[in-house]
Formats: sequence, structure tokens, C-alpha cells
Amino acid sequence: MAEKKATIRDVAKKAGVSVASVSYTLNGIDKVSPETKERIFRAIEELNYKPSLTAQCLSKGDSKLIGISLPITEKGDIPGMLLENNPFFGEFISGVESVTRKAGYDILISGVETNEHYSDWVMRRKLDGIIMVGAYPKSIFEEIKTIDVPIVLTDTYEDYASDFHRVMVEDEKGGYMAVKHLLELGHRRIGYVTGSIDNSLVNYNRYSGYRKALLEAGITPEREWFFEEHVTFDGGYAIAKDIMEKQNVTAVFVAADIMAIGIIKYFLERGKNVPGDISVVGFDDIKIGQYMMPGLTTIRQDIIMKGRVSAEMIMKDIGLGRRTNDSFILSPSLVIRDSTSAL
Amino acid sequence: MAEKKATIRDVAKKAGVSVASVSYTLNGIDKVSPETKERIFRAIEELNYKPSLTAQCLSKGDSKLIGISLPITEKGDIPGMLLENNPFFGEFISGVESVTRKAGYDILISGVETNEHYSDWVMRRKLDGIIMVGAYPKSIFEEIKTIDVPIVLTDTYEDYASDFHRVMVEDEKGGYMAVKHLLELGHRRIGYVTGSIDNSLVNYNRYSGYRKALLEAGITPEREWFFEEHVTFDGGYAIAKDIMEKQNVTAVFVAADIMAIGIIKYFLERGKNVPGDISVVGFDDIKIGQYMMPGLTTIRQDIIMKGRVSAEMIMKDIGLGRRTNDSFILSPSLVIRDSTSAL
DNA sequence: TTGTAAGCGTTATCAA
DNA sequence: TTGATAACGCTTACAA
Repeated sequence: MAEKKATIRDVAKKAGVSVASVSYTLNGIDKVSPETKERIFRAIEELNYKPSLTAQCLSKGDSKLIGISLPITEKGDIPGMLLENNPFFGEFISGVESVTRKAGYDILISGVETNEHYSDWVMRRKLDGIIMVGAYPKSIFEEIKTIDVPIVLTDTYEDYASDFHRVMVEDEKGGYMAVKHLLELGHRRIGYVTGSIDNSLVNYNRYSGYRKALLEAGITPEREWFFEEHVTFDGGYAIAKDIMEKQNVTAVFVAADIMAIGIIKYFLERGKNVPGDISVVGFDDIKIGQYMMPGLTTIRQDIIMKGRVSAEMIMKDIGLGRRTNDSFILSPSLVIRDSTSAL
Repeated sequence: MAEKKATIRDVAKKAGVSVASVSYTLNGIDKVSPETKERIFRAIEELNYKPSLTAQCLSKGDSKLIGISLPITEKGDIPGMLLENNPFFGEFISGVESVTRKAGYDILISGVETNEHYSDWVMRRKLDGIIMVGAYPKSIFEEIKTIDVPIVLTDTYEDYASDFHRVMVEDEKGGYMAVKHLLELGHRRIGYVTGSIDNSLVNYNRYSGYRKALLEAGITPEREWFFEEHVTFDGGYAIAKDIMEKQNVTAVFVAADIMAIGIIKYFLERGKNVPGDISVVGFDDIKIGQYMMPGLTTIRQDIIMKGRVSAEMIMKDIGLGRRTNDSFILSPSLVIRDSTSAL
């Protein structure tokens, strides 16, 4: 059935005009007379002609493709697994997509395995823009910087990030708000649960906010109040055992909702009560935080917005034809649901 | 900084050979002498040359791109929203990705807005394969069939689907197992909660299983036991009001986990107990079913596997250079957690 | 207003 | 074993 796909030349021939005229009409370049246009449109119709994006891209030197790269933290992680393990990424992508699709761009998702591999991918696909979520080794940016393509970094505090667009949330403030809330409820021994704090300034800044709030209240955070694990449900679930056994905190601020949910599950499963036995504040406000019982009290960042803004920055650069570097800082907000209560 | 990207011609010149030789060596076509190869590799290294995928695709007539299309059920839905609203899709994509990436393919996600728009997209991007999730209007397949590209349909019972690869789960059996479980727990008035049953044979088949189990137990399903709503958390949450008010079922089988979670939330929020006041069985076994309390009893389908198999079918056809049509039917299994109990 | 033809960066055919 | 060169399907000077 597969009748050979019609090309621009077929259209030109059928309409009895040159390929240039066809190209012009298709691209809205006003050089073609109405009658010719008419004929061309008819030919296009009859042949069911669709311009080849591949050819257009080769000719124009772009790709109509935006890459989103997710941080591959563990050896052996694949981007799909992140998508699977933390709803944060799906929501972010959703935000990006809502603006790129309108502009006629498709989205490609990738992890960063090795620097080599990544910049290869970007160059070979001739991506029109890339959005990087999370932190990466510095060397990757050296590599990337040499490629002439718009770049947005989200949640990247490292100083070299100032060469690129950045979108982030006030993490320190978020941490501060979370702990302030707990403090107001009368908690004093408050834990901090996080992913690696060494590799992530995001986690570190949330920690700073935590620490600041505590110090302001005249409390010195103790070493045993600090818990570090993978940023997954399972990570939270695992560390909850420690928390429960040590029994030295009455509340925890958790750097990611998905971990917070793991912690709550562990406590609930063992007959404990949340917030009765422990108050939990998360960070992110991923959707499922509202799905569960108790509803998760959390520091909300507008994830969808983060995606949208990132995409818009890329679109702006594409329009301009050069890289710029704006910053967009979102404000976090405290969403009080049911996982926290007075001591 | 952006030094002009090196092309195959630059490499050829630098190595003092023809472009053909470069292409041959790169593609492992054994026509080139070791010494020439040596020189070519050195030149590639020095110029940091990366072949352009766009050019390769134009020349070879493919794209190294696999499209995944999600069902746009509501007017105004965008694929991103689906990703956001039902984790099922994210998990499925994760499965697909794990096999395609190894084969050097990237994934493009799309919705199907209009038939026109969709086939345009497929043709213009020259996708090497497409995986369609869920049900679509018949006309789309007429359209798609004329494009010469491998296609996998997941969860499509419609008879025209037999022209394509299919992967599905035994939905009727799943429904049967769910209700059987409830019956064994002593429930008799058992509801069925579902998305549209008219547009989805999946939902219909799950209903058949429901009905069959009931009839076998000598029970005739009543009209008021049937609840239809959007397949989202909010849909479940909304319909739960009806269920609670009517009070004529002691248990429900819900055609999708995400809805089941909405129902449970509604009950719990109003001081009811699950499974005490109502037993709930879902379908899918999305991850978050285990995150919540009570853990969701559900009919498990291996979503990741579904994605993997779909991808493998596409890869097979690509290898063969033609469309074939296999079927892969997964078996569902009952996962008993804590949302069901004896009456 | 229309047409010709030279790219864009590969692959692959055909000679040499 | 190598090298020209014509595709692939489009855009866009440049000419007419």
C-alpha cells in the first residue's frame, strides 16, 4: 500500500511550478501569486504531501528537538527508572511539554551517563536546546558549553551555573519554613532527612534553612538528627527504621516528598501514628502527597511552573538566536495538611 | 567558541582519503585497509568529529526515533497531563525506554489530537516505529495503516487491531480474580468503578470478569453497583461521594489503581475505615499503591514488562524490515495488601 | 513573481 | 581497496 511518499519536487511538477515556489508558499514567504499558490495547495492536497522534517532540519541546521536530561546518580540508573521512582520528574516534564509542543518542538529524554556520551548525543541529534535537571559533574558543563545551544539548568547552585539560564526555588527559605512550622507546633528535636548532601547543594541549602530556623530558636542541631539516604520511597522507608529506633526526634523535615512518604509508610505499618508519633514535613508537593492519608504537609514548589519557565527560556534563546542567561527563582510555600501536629 | 562542526568531508581531507572510505570505516564495512583506517581514526579524533544523525537519517530514510502515543480522552488533554495524572504511563514508558535506548533509539511522546495531526507527525518525523497505548477511534488506524511503519497496540481489543502487534493483559480474568477475592471474603454487594465503558473494551472486559464472578456466585449485578468516572485520582475521589451516600455496596472493584486511591482517600478523610467500611480492589499495581496506607489490594499487571515487550516487537520489525503481528498476552495476578478484608 | 541551482552531511553505487 | 558522485528532501541565494 505504501505509495512512495510525495516530495516537494512531485508537488512542483504536479502544480507546474518550481520547487522554490512550493517552498515559499509553505513557509509563508510572500513572493508567490495567489493563483500559483492555489495550484500548489491543490497539488499538495492531491498528493497528500507532508514536508520531511529530517530534510528541513538538515537544511536549516536545527532539529525541533529539546532534550531534557535527568541526573543519573546511581551507577546503572536509567532515565526511565527515575521517571518511575520519583513523580517529580514526570511533573516537571509535563510542564516543559506544555510549552514546547505549542511551538512545534518534541521532547527527548535522556540521562547523562558519561560526559562523552552525553555531548555526543546532543551534537548528533543537533538538539535545539537542553534542560538539565539537578546536579552534574562540573566537567560536563565544560563540555556542554562549547556546544552552541541554549541551556537551562534547574536546581543548580554551583558557580559555573551562572553561565547558563537557571531556574530554581529558594531552597534555604523552604527549609527554614518547614522547620519554623514544626517549631511553632512545639517540636524541638527535629531531624533532617535528605539525599546525599555532599553532591547536592540543593540538599545542602535546605539543610541551611533547617539549621537557621533551629539556631534562631536557640536549638543546636545534633549530629544524630541527621539522616542520609537515597531519594526514593525505598530510601525513606529504609531510613525510617533508624529514626524509629533512635527515638531522638519528634519530627522530621524531609528534603523530598517521595522519601517522606516512605517514612510515613514505615511508621504507619508498625502501628505508629503520624503525626501522633512523629510529624513529617516534605519538600516538593508532588501530586501523590495529597493522595495519601495522612495528607502530606510539605514545602510546595510549583514543579509544573518550573518546567514551563525552563521551556520558555529555551524558546526565548531560540528566538534570539543566541544564548542568554536569566535566572528565575520560585518562592516555596508551606502547605499544611495532616502529617504534622502539635507536640 | 563554537568552532564549526567537523563534517565527514573535513575528516576525509585531513586523513587524505575519500569520504567514502570514512563512511565505510565508520559503518564497519570492511573495505578499508588497516593503515587507512588508522589515519581516519586519527583524523576523527583530532577534529572531534561526530556524524550527524540528521544527515544519516535523511540518507538512510529512517529516524532512530520511536513514538509513543497516549490516549487523549478529554478535549484539551495534553500528553503531559496524562503523565502527570496517572503514573501508569510513566511506568510503561520506563519499560519501553529500557530496551530502545540500548538499540540506539530515542523516544518521542505524543498525544493523538486529530487523526490528521497524528499521522502528519508520524510521517514528518519519519518515526521508525510507534507504540500506541489505549483505544483510539477506528479511523486513526485506517490512516496509520497506510504508513509503512511498525506498530504496536497495547490494550486494544477492537477487531481491526489484529493487523498489528498487540500486547495486552487478560482483563476479563483480572476482573474475575478481583471479584472472586472479594466474594471469598464474604462480600456480596460488590460495585464496579470504571472509566468510560463505551469507549474502552478494556474497561468492558474487566466488567465481564466482574459480572462472571458474580453470576457464578449466584449474584446478579445491579445497576446501582455501577459507577463511571474519569480515570484519575480526582475521578475516584468524586465518585466516592456517590458510593458512600448510596451505601449499597460493601466492596468495590475499581478498574484503575489511580481511581481506587481517590476513593480510599475520600472515605478515610470522612472518618471511614478502609477496609472496615469498604473493601477496595484496584487494577494495574502502580507503584504508589504500595506507598499508601492501607496498601492497595490490586490486580497486578506487569506494566514495565508491557513496555519492554512492546519495544521488542518494534525492534523485531525494524530488524525484519517489515511489519508482522504478534500478540503477547500477560497474565494478571492478585496482590493482596490491606485495602480488602472479610465482611 | 518565478525558476535554477548550490548547499546541508550522510550513504551507496559504480568505476577505477 | 579506493574515489567520484549521485541521491536523500528541503531551503535559499541569485538570476531571470
